[in-house]
Amino acid sequence: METIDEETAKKSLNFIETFVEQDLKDAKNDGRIQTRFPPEPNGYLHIGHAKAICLDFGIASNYGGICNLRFDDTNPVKEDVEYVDSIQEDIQWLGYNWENIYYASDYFQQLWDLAVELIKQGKAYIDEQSAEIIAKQKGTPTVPGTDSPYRNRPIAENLELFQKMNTGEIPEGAMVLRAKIDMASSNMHFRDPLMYRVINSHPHHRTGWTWKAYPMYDYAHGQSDYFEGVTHSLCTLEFEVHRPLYDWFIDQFKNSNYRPRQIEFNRLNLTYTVMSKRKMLQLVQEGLVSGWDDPRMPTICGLRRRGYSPEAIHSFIDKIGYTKFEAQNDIGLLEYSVRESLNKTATRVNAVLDPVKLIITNYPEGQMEIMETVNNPEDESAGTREIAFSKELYMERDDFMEEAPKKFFRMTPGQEVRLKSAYIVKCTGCKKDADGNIVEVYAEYDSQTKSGMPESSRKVKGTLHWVSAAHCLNAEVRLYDRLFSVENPSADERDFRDLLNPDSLKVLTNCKVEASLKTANPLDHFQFQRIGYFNVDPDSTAGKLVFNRTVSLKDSWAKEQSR
RNA sequence: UGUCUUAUGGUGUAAUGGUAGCACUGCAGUUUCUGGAUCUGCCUGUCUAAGUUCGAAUCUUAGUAAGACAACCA
Repeated sequence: METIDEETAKKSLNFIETFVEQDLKDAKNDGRIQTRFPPEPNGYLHIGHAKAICLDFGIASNYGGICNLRFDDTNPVKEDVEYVDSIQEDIQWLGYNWENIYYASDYFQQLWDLAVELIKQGKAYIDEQSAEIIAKQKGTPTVPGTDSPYRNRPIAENLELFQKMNTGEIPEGAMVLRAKIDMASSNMHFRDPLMYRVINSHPHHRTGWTWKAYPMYDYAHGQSDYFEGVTHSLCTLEFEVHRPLYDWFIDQFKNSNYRPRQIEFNRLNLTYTVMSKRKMLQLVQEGLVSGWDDPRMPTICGLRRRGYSPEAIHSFIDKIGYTKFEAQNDIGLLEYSVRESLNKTATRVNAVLDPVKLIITNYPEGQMEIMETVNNPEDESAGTREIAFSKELYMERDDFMEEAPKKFFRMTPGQEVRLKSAYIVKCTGCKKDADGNIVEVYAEYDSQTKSGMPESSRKVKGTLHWVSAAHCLNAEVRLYDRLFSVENPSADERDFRDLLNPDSLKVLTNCKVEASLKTANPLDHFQFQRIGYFNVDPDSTAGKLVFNRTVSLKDSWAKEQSR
């Protein structure tokens, strides 16, 4: 019986792992496994990249291979060192270590030499038509293209012009190098794809002004894989139609049995957010969010600042899997993953977000008691700590109702509730100001019901969190919600900026938190009991505590109420 | 009137010709000094049609639907 369970519990492979195991079985590439994560340093990494990172690094480590980080930095117009640094930080935060760091720009000379070789073989030519003309000549997916008049330029002339493309003599846009393949191919990428273009308006962030002719993706990417010895080149579905060209370039230059294999998987789409770099950049530049690390952003740095743990992200990625089906993943699953992760690790603390005074009328004036409370009921090793109790407390405004429905298990006149880790108290009334707002709630405590005493085991429906007014700290708490108000902003025909959720950020400035949080450090995780998971924002200072809500606790009372 | 790819509960994902399973969501209950967590149960699915086969989610064909491809981006 047990052995059957073990057999069935054996994790099923995704289609990529199946390919890899088959390649291993076939002894391809001498049984070597090598992957790479190839970001372009033109933006910050987001949760979609995390999916690719987990696959690239995961496959390598699961099959005894290596994974390199390679920056695909072939377009100096868009790229910057700022991004190179953040990308490395984010990958490491996710818990991965690359074998080597490479840059496509390190291969510029090799790529150049191979391109010259291709020209010499008569398989590439310099076209000096405009981008518009070239595009027009490509035809459409259903109409074949027509040959460029420069297609049969003599080899010597091609070589000479190619040199000039790189010296600065040729203005930007005036000439390109194209592979000579098939202008009538049903695959648009075979209609004499561009291999090189001139960029002399921007210096490259690593090579400066050395190069004026830069290789294009289809040529540079595959060859970079080949130079490095990549065996499995994993990328997203939109590169599927590029694969024949990837293979074509490899075939032109390979000189052994080794060859890299491109495999495409589905990219991550999350509900209620956008994943496009362009749109995220727009949100940042137009000030619609506070930056790339705004806690509402799906960037890795945004999630980190929001309070997500790397473990939560891994567990989410594990749950959604890798397939060829273009899926819409429910952001609720990401939220579930972070709750699952933080539930095991976050210290429970008391924090009152919307405070109202609670006076224990029969408690001695000026007395203070130290209560012991557990740090994490899910983890005994987390230990206990002390919290102060006194006559004047703060409680959550929502936890009091003067006239309550039957199922309201909280503070209402005549009803007993437990103050977590302290006493059972009975509500006796409240005080209101001239406008009818409740300013104080009154209750009497039962001195025999202190936590741990026999009487404290009395059945009481509700347990409330609280802080002692004289001993608590003030804090700012930022409540975040989904960035967009529609499930799939990308599919909406309205401008995505009009779909932003106006309530995605609520700042509370009058919150009361227990004194133990005085020593909390930026990014520390906590559970504010009965409310949610929170972490310390980097904006937090010794004089002003700032917390971010990572995710709320599941709230079955709120659900009950909304019926 | 192209080429390529995809289609399994509300969502995501297994089953690799042999009992359609798991997770999330939802619902009901248990339990609890967090209306959290835990634990239990329930609901809901193979795009359509034909074929091959003892047997099809799986193979074949046709249809339907969705996506990718016509950047001097990656």
